[in-house]
Amino acid sequence: MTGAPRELPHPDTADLVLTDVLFALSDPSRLDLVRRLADRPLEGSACQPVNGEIPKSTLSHHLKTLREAGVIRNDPHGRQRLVSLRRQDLESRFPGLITAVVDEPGAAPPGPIDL
Amino acid sequence: MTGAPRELPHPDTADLVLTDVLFALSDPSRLDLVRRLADRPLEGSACQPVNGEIPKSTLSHHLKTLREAGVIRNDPHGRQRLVSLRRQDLESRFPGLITAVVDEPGAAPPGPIDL
DNA sequence: CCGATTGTTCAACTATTATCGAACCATGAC
DNA sequence: GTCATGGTTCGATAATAGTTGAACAATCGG
Repeated sequence: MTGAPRELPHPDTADLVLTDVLFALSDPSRLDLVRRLADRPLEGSACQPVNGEIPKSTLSHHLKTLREAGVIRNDPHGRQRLVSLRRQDLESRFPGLITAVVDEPGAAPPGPIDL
Repeated sequence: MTGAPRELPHPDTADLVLTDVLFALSDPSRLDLVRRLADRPLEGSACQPVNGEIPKSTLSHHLKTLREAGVIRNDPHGRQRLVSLRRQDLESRFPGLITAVVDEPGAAPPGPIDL
């Protein structure tokens, strides 16, 4: 009775709360993931931090935090899940915010770049 | 031996960390204060939430969180302190961010407006 | 100098978050 | 159907943050 509902709930764009969005983005690993999602959606397994695996329950928790804040979508995709940034929704609700956060000048590039 | 140093430390603009800034802004009462600071600096006593007083130690704690993240300055000003938004510094380090946060469309106006 | 005012810091407590193993479940492949 | 894969949820524990009273400091007015 604990299984995963196929479709997870996502808040409507109009209901997004700025402080919740800011909080979700205020964690370094979550922010890094959001930046990796800026270009393209990722399959769930690709959401792992670039260096070193973390337990899947921990990853799932971070995805939940981002999803419930309305930052990302998490949709069924075959056997996996497709995680995507709700960029349009965020832009319409909080103009300029997500761009400012994702395009921070001087930020280390997200993803496998770090060597 | 626990007294307040006259000048409190403020991080350099170059050292500001985005996740720390986002976290500092992710609290509703802190965000409200930041919005009230958007126009003009406030004396410390004017930083009280508009409805209902909070203990001074609690207020001081929130100011510390904002100050250490680099969101505000807190400078001696006679017997009081002058609290101001580091808007220029934030704008140069994270272009567009502080404007997006402070000018959120549809946000309730900050300050004593709520009746 | 003395008192009132404003405000920081400390310490203790509470509450919220993060982390992670274990249990469970849906899907796709066979 | 059965198995392997990918992923959510639960429950417990650890870590971090918020709240507050009390102690202490610096300033200004008399």
